[in-house]
Amino acid sequence: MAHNIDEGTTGERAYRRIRNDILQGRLAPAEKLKLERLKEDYGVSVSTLREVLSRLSSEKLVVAEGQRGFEVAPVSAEELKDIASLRLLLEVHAIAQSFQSGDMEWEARVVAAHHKLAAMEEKKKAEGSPDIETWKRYDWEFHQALISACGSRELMETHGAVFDKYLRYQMLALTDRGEIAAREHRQLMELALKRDAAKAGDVLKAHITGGLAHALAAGRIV
Amino acid sequence: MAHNIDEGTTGERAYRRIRNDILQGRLAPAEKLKLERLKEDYGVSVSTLREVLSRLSSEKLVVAEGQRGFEVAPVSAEELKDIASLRLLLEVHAIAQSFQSGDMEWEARVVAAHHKLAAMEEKKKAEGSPDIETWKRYDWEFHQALISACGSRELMETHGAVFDKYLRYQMLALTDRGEIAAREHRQLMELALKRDAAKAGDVLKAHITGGLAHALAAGRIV
DNA sequence: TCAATAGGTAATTTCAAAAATATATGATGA
DNA sequence: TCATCATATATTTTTGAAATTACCTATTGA
Repeated sequence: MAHNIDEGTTGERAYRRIRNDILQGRLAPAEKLKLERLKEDYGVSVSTLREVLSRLSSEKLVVAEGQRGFEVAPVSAEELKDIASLRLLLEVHAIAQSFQSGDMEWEARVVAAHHKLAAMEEKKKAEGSPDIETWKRYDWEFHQALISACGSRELMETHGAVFDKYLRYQMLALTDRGEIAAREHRQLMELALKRDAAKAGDVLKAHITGGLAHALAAGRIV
Repeated sequence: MAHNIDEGTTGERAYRRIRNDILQGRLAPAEKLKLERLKEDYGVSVSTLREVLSRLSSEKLVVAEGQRGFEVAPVSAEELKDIASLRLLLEVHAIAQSFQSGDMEWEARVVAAHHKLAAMEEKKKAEGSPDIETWKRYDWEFHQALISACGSRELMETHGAVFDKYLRYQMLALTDRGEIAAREHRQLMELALKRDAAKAGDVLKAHITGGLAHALAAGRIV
């Protein structure tokens, strides 16, 4: 998910920074993106910005209307539900494929990713919330590991894009199901090793719809 | 799919033209996209081109590696299979949803879209291949109409993106299952009116895997 | 003969300013 | 007072050129 901070061209770096700022809510939904201001904030020229914003508008994280410039994509409960259900569709299917053809390397990836995630969740329970950003990354990496043997690059990339949008809502809602999510993560890992795709699908459904309900209940998303 | 030819900014027009040229194979897979040449061909400046190509690289129709410029995304039998199976997953699901909640307006859209497509297929059978581009557009519009009552904007957009990539392969393979595809289209329309999502799923599976096999058999895709 | 390197050329990337477009402000007349 | 139009300002869009980076070729030394 996160690449080295100063890897690639200036444009790529700006792309990653701005994308992250949208995902983390530092650039608020529906906020107008004035080029002059962004130029200051990110230290790049307008042409480069434009390149970055075009790319983000392809990913629907930014909307670009006519010749009225760019703004951060708005959020809505409607879209959140939509995204959650699409994520569920893709991830359930990918898990089934993955459980079928996963080898030992895959099992190792799943166990490793879960280990990191579980450690983070444990730490969070103890000390409060240390580093939301890396915690969310571990969450991403765990779910990615689960489906990493599905055998379809297209499926994984599409899932990744949807997951990121889902993550944005989670960050905006500032919601956290703590131990419940942690238990579900453990269940998913165990079911992966048992290759029980059907049960894993059920758990994932609960995981996602639970997270969705929790985010909606927080009331920060209209 | 196709918007008015001179709608929007210069950049948007160039975007549509280049995108179309990739989808139609006029810009060949893995072809290097030299900015100087494109500048001539499309009559826009390098910065504008760069904006367009960035956007297309988000859609994976163009690849942009490091500071070595852009090239048209390559094709492979592997990716084609991948795309076909993702399209099937999304479209079967969307059809089920759509059949469940489609109203009379939806039925009318389906019938209308099928009418245009069938007329084109009839004409093609009679006169050879008149206008591949509009024929493919009618195909797109028909499948889009079928799922247009699925209730999920995300699902429709994702499906649209995948469908376009699938279409690119069809154009490259120059394959045509003619009457078989036409019969399947008719069946899909009839099953839509009968709200028989299960059978429609089967027909769609045959439709897509048949098209896939036909394209691969043409041997133009390595 | 081969590898390594230096120099030159071609391409990409980035920038800052000009052109085009939209938004805000104020004046005029009903 | 209100709507309409003209002017001015702000913002976006597009351009062309400077800075950077990659690529090719030839020369040197082993």
